[in-house]
Amino acid sequence: MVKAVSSAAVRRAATERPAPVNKRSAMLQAAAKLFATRGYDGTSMRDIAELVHVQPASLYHHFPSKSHILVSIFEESAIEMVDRVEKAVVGIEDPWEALEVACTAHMKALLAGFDLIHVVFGELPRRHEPEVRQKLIAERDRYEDVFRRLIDAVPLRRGANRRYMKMTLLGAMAWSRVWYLPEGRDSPETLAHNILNIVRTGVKS
Amino acid sequence: MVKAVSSAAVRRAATERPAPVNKRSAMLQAAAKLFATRGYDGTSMRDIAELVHVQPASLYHHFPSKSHILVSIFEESAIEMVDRVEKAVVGIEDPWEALEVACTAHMKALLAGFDLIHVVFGELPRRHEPEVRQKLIAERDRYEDVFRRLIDAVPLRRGANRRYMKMTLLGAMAWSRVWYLPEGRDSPETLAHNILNIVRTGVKS
DNA sequence: ATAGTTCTACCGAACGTTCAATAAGTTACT
DNA sequence: AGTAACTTATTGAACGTTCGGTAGAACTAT
Repeated sequence: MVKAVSSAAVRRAATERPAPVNKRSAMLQAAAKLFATRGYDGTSMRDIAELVHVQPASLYHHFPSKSHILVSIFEESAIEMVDRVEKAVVGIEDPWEALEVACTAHMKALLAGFDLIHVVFGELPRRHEPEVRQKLIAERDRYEDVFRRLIDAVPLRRGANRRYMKMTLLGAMAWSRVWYLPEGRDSPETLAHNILNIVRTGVKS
Repeated sequence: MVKAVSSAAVRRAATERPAPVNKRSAMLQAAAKLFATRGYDGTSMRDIAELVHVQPASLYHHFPSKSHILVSIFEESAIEMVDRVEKAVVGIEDPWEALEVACTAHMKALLAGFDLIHVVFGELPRRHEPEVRQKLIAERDRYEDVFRRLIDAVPLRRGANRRYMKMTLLGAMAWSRVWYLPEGRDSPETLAHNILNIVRTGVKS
């Protein structure tokens, strides 16, 4: 890859900013932003190209098709989020505290403008062709597994169903993106804390 | 197509089922089914027309545009669901029991093939034009209000936040449609009962 | 006859995608 | 070091298809 006195390296050093060697990631970023707000079907290749200041045909040099862009977003998103959550919980022993930290990381990513993750929770894999669907589900599962492990580590009282708890917790968090208002009073942290608290201790008098 | 001595009337009497005097509702039903599975943008007017065995142009006699079909689905769906839930809770005094009955009615409608409701929880109003968006949100709010009233009637322990509880409960139920498998072991009733139970009493040891 | 519906036929625009051409950088050979 | 060969990134123009929507003729029932 890197070669000696390549003029690319010189320019890179000179201009400070690493220069977009990877236009691919810029394309992914733009696509994610559009998919997140207008949906997959509501976004055209021309829309994406325009946002990256590139001709539509250029997208096909980096991705074989539109659906491959979506799959790539899912892949990168899963990797990134698993990384975030796992970094956040490292060194925490108390399983409830670890779970809360993970939930906070999740909510921050979901509500504070991380477009890639937004796509993962906005697109229904059901709607895509089997081959694509399979990949989308696989990536989302990989992400969910992180939470599954954390939830498995938490002590429940007798009779409590761990599976339903997982569904309730992840569902409540995922759905928050539907009604969340960025300018509202709730921070992602507050939301994570309160949702988890309800699942943990209930609300009954 | 149909000829002679009103063979339509004959067929209507013979087939037991009242026959679609209102093709409008058949169109709404078909549109809902398609919107629910392929999304609004993923469904064409031609798709809808084909499912009703009608030419695409005929749709425009009953609806002025595609988006009006979506809005109509939201309207009818809200009316229908508010009706279902309110009928289900009538006569029940215990507020927790009333809430559970409402949740069950909700889950049944959401998971057991009531297409109209599926659309309401599948479409993000965000993605539509302001005028449409406003109507969609209004209808969903009308639906949520039923639950808000039921939740307001329930006694909480000191310090519990009613607002977060509502978000958690409705979110967990709404998200269930993402992972629900009709052929799985969970009935909508079981799901409703367990989710509500977690919110009510928590899971902590 | 008239009013209510559904039909055939078509429109301009936008869709995902393809393709030959080009410019610029990298490697290989002398 | 100089040049030819190859690779990579991007372009503009166009492909066939499908989109939401329209105009007006034709059918149905009173």
